[in-house]
This record gives sequence, C-alpha cells and structure tokens, in this order.
Amino acid sequence: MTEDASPSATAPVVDALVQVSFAVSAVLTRSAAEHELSVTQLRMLGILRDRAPSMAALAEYLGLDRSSVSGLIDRAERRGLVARTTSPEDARVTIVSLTAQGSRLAVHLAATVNDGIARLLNEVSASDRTRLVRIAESITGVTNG
Amino acid sequence: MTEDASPSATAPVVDALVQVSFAVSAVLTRSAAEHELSVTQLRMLGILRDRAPSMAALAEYLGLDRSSVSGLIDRAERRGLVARTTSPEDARVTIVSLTAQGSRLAVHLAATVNDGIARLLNEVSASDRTRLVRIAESITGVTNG
DNA sequence: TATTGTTATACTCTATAACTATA
DNA sequence: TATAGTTATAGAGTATAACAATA
Repeated sequence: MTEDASPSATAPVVDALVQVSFAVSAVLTRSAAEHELSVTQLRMLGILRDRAPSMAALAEYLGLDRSSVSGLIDRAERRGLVARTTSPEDARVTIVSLTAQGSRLAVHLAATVNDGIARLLNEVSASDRTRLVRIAESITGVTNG
Repeated sequence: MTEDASPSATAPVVDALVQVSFAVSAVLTRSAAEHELSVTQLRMLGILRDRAPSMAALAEYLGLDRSSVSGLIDRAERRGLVARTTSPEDARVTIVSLTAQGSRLAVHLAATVNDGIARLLNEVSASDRTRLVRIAESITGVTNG
C-alpha cells in the first residue's frame, strides 16, 4: 500500500496524498472483496442505489465503454443483483435497476465502506476533519456537503 | 459496527476522502495510460527504480501472487522494460531489473505522476499543505518526510 | 441516418493448482 | 522435503469493431 509510485525527490505533501489515496482504495477493495465483488461492481451498486439509469448512462457514470458495461451487468444479473428492463418510451433503451437482493447488498456495502473510511479518521481531530473537507474541495473543485 | 449508518447520511469528511482518492487514482491511471501501461505496471516500474528484487519479493511488494507477477514481468520484458537474471547465489531465484529503456520510462513516469499530483494541490495553501501532511500521518500511521 | 445495446475478439490482470528445477 | 518460479487454466475487466433493432 505504500510501495511508491513516487519519485525520489517527491514533496512530502505529494506522498501524503498518494498514501491517503492508497488507504482509501484499500478500504474499497477490501469491502468489495468481502462479498467477492470487484471495485467496479461496488461502484456500480453504489450508483444504482438511487438511480435506474440506461446502460449508456451507467457507462457514463462509470467512465466505461458500453460494451464493458454489458459484460458487467451480465455478471451482476447472473448473481441476481440487478435486472434489465426495456424502457417503455424507447425500445432501444435498457434500464438497469437493483433487485431486492442487490439493494440489500448495496446498502450493506455502503455502510461497510462508510465505516472503513470513518475508521481511517479515528485519530483525526474534529478541526482537522473540517479542514480536510475544505482541502478536498480545493483539490476536487467540488463542494462536499 | 454498521448498525444505523444509513449511508445516505455519509459524513462530508468521508466523501471528501473518497473524492481525493479518486482524484489521485485518476492521475495514476492517466499517467500510466499515456504510455499504454496499467497502474500495476506503473507501480512495478516505480518499485524497480531503486531495487532489483526477486520475483517473490516483487510479488510481496505488489501484494500479488507470484504467478500473476510472472505474467506481468513477461509482458514488461516483451516490451523491453525489464530483464530477468538468475541469482548467482541461488539458482532458483530470478532477479528482476529495469533495462535502460525501462529506467528512462520509470524516471519519466515518476515525474509525470509527481506533476499530476502537485497540480491537484495548486489551489491548496501552504498552511493547508502542511496540515494535510499531518492529517495523512494520522490516517496512515506513518511519518511522511 | 443516428442511437442503443450486444456480440465477437483480443488483451491485461488476477488467482489456484500442478509442475520443474534447485536447495 | 521445502522453496522459487513457471505454466495451465479460468474468470473478471476493458476496449475496438461490427452488428441488429429501433428511432
């Protein structure tokens, strides 16, 4: 987790970011692996928690080609986690949604991930957490919360 | 441990961490993709920058099975990035090292990754960077710098 | 014609199990 | 016997290109 994708003369703050990123990734990987899921499947379930998008929209969310998402959804469907339905408005469009089982798993996974990340923050003070949110906003250019 | 955690109510600081992690991962993925490498190959090149480990040690660094590393090194060798040599001390052991070309690429990649991460920090003030290093230490339990 | 989704194909990444060569 | 590494096999994930169905 700390191997180092980082050059010899890396600034400490760059290392800091990379290491935090690895720690978070490890939580995601571990949470997914507990249910024999890939991180991509984890993300997919997270997306479907509050959406029932078309295949194309799902591909967009995931940043993947549609053909990749076809396979992804094939495998999730085989496991009973998602279902495909044809849009009533446009017969070309396939709508993806969670099954009851998929929904339960998605809720559970979200909690697991949340707990895992929260645990990383155990030793971080309240004021540092506040600061971290602001710093993250600067980094991602997005407002969180 | 996951009792209520209605994950819709994820704390902003958890989201912040996840988003920072995605931003860093995107830099790694993009830097690797510029040279048609996977993130695993990128990590491998980073590791070999200052080491010439055995296959087993490399597998340990990467957290992968040895058989996975065999394939990884096969592909990198085919591209002229690494070389295998047999250890003089123990004929069972294969030593992996960068070729001149692999070394040049590793140096270049390290700089690219460093620049990409540094660019994420463009809008972060000096005092926030200092704080970020400290927060990262709390998160990873490791001292950076 | 354009769009949505799937399929065919090919490659990387990963693991498990079985194998070999060496110790 | 035990260890290092490879190979055989299998499956997931990913993309490109070609395709069918629908608009």
